[in-house]
Amino acid sequence: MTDASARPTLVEHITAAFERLTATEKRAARVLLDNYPMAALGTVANFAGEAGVSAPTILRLVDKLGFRGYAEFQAHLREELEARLQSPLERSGGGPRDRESDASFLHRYAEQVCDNVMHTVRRVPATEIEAIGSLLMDERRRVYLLGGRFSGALARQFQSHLHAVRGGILDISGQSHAWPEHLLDLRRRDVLVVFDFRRYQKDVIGFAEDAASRGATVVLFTDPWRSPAAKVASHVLSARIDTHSRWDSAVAPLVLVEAVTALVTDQRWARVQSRMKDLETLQTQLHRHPE
Amino acid sequence: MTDASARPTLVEHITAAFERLTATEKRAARVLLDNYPMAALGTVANFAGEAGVSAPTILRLVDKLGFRGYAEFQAHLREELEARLQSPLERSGGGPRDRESDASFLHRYAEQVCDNVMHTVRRVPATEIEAIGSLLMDERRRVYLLGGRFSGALARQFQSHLHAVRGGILDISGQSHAWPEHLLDLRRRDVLVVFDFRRYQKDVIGFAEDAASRGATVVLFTDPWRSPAAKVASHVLSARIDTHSRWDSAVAPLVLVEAVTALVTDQRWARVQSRMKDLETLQTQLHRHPE
DNA sequence: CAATCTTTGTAATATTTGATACGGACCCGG
DNA sequence: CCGGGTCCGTATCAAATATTACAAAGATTG
Repeated sequence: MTDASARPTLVEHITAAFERLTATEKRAARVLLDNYPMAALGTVANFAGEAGVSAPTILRLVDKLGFRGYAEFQAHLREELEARLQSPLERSGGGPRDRESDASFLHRYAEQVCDNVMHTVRRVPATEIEAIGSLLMDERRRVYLLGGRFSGALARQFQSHLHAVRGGILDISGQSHAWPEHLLDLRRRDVLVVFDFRRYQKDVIGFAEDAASRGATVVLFTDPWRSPAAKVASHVLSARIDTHSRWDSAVAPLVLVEAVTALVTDQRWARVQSRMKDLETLQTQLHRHPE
Repeated sequence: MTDASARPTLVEHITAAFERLTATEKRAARVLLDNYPMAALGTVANFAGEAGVSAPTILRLVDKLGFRGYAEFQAHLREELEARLQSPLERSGGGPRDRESDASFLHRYAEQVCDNVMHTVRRVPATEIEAIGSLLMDERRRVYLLGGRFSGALARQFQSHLHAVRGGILDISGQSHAWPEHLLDLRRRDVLVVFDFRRYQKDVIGFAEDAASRGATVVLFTDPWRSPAAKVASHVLSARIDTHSRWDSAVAPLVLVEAVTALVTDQRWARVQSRMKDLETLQTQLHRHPE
């Protein structure tokens, strides 16, 4: 993964070996460089056709480049492509790098997380969000929220907002001693919302599995590498969490949480309003007694 | 070629058809979206393996997506990828805005919060961030974290990360009954980090004022309209929280929190590392006892 | 609780595809 | 004009791969 950027890129490798190639091989190599790397992602025959050479020429070229076969060649190509796609920021060196240096740390951080956010939402099926929303609005189901060491804050955030919409919302993050009891209470069709990001927490995963086997519907918030809890989840939302800092970022996950919250709230606005009104009344009643 | 950008992109196509898919097909689709488009550029077996499903499931998926076979599917994928690679930036920065109209709710939400983030960091003095960082790294000072009903999650988030850096971090959000005690313990030069956003919480403001009058240094995270607690705070960070939903967004504040966290962590990385190592040792020791 | 329909993996099949052996074409020095 | 060498495409083969058929497992409905 990381060595792909450390080692000379394939383009450099080709240009380096270019002189050692024969005429037709050069033609093929040039087509590849011109249309990099798409030309080589299909079949050998395709590549050969586009280059106007024969298939064996391609194979010989690949061999000369030091690969043990076309498959290996393609694998290498894809690895490189992946690295390139995943970091749109640090693309080809030519860009305005100089201004980057005196731009503050904060700006770079902000840009990175915004990238994460856009990248994330682009890959989340809107229907998935809606499905989760419907689940959460079904008041016959109780909703359990569970986060790990660092993701517990997300659970809490979700809880405080959901609680304004409806009752029966329980954040059980942290208090692992109480988990068995909650497992007992858990009814079929109840909902468990799990937050689990790398490094994934074994106890959280275990709880999710137990809950699922008891018939609960599991909703999982995780990162693109996906917590093992995904196996038992019926809805999975994955969010980008990379930063160039040492910690992972919870920003993109938070955006998803807020979006779901907003969706649910807006659809039930009347109910939410009356709930909040009632809440205020109760609060003033509690505080009415002066000392 | 040109139609690739005009027609709905494959990602959109997948998300659109997402609800029509079966459970395992969804898993495969999600893996593809997470690792787009690399997952599908190899063989069917590879893709299936990475998704943890069988090869036929993949085939059925591409069939449902309307392709006449895996080859056609891959061809389409490559076409799209080619277009994407040729346009220098697919980023949100200054790209084409015209197609924005049919963007989903989630997209609009994401853009709004990214706007908030960029707007926020542009107005935050980098020196303020650094000053707060220094405060928090001074281990002679204890650090109290306090958030309100909705901002408590931010306090918790901050706490869990800061705690990896140093001891003496206390999140006292919520448990207002214990506040008087904490006020007692509070020493001059201790730090109180307050999160207070509209609608501002009277008790939180009150605690901040009391703490300040006892000589604590108050750091405030708030919105641009500023909590009244700003009067007693020596450092104020304000973040944009507007959305077109009914709730305010905690995303921009979270970015500030994470940025400060990152700054502090990176400067004390050696210490953090040893702390985490110790923590792991202690955890394994705790769990060593069977049953 | 049985029957039916869906969904999903296993295994067999058919097709594609990468790989290779071979012969013709071209280039050069004799 | 001839022989050795390199280079490249055609044809062939073998392996990998997509595809299909089928049966087991699960969910759903009456």
